[in-house]
Amino acid sequence: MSGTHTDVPVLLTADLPVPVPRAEYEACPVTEIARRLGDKWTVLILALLGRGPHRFNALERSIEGISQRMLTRTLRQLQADGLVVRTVYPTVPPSVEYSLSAAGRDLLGPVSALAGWAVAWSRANNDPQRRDPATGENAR
Amino acid sequence: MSGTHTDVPVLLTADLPVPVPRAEYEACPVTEIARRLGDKWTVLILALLGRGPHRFNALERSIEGISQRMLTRTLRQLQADGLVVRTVYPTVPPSVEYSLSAAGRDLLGPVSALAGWAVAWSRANNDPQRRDPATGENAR
DNA sequence: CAGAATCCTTATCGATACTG
DNA sequence: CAGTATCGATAAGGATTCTG
Repeated sequence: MSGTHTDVPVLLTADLPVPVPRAEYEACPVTEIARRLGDKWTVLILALLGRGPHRFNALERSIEGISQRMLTRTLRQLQADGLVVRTVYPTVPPSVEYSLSAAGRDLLGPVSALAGWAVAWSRANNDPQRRDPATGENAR
Repeated sequence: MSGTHTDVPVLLTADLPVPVPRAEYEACPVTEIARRLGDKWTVLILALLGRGPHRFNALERSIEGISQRMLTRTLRQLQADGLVVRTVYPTVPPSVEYSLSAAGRDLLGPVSALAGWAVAWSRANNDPQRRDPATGENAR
């Protein structure tokens, strides 16, 4: 309804109003997706599904240490976000297949770009050659 | 020291071992950076600093509703991550300037790519035309 | 096989008060 | 001006048990 060229707040646009109103950052889709990617299992599950569809137990066996609860919750969240498709085959016993949606596949592009940056960043942070503590020194 | 072409686990590489060992996802730099970008204030602060250096109080005034505690904590985290540089000018009263490091500026690239995807995703999720509940139906 | 339900522990975040 | 310290509320994650 408002006449800007995008009605979704992204924080990175040039026309971000300052002071930044709550609505702008509380609804920021970048923060939203980062929040999901930043939880313990989402990136891993996306990576596995990126190789092809998996059944529930296949995912469970593929991830060392995940609990049923967290696998279920993460898959349900991904499904609600429209990134993963859940298909039930009414066999006995039932079999459920999870696969990436089109949006989920598209997401792997930007995530891979972020991964490139993250690997370099991780190297810089762990390279003792150029290490600068920055926060340390909190001697008590 | 180990001889693979990358010694950092990224989960998205083709040679991800299955079952995925804990070490692979617990140290995944993509999840790490997403975790930070996904907290409540980081993307917003990066966006503001992307426009130029800011002093502490300037940031506080620019963000409606942030507490001193969270502003301090978020800046300290960014500094520890090497994304933000903190410069103290020993005037009276003291003045402290925050700005993006080279790594911080580089990060804005991949984040903008993710933002492009996120805006489209957000539209799809809120478009009533193609809305599919997916999780709803939890009637009690 | 693919989960749902329950309980518990641990982070994250916010409000408030105080300080070199 | 630019923080620190303390407290309480809420959310995320894990272990365990049970089921159509």
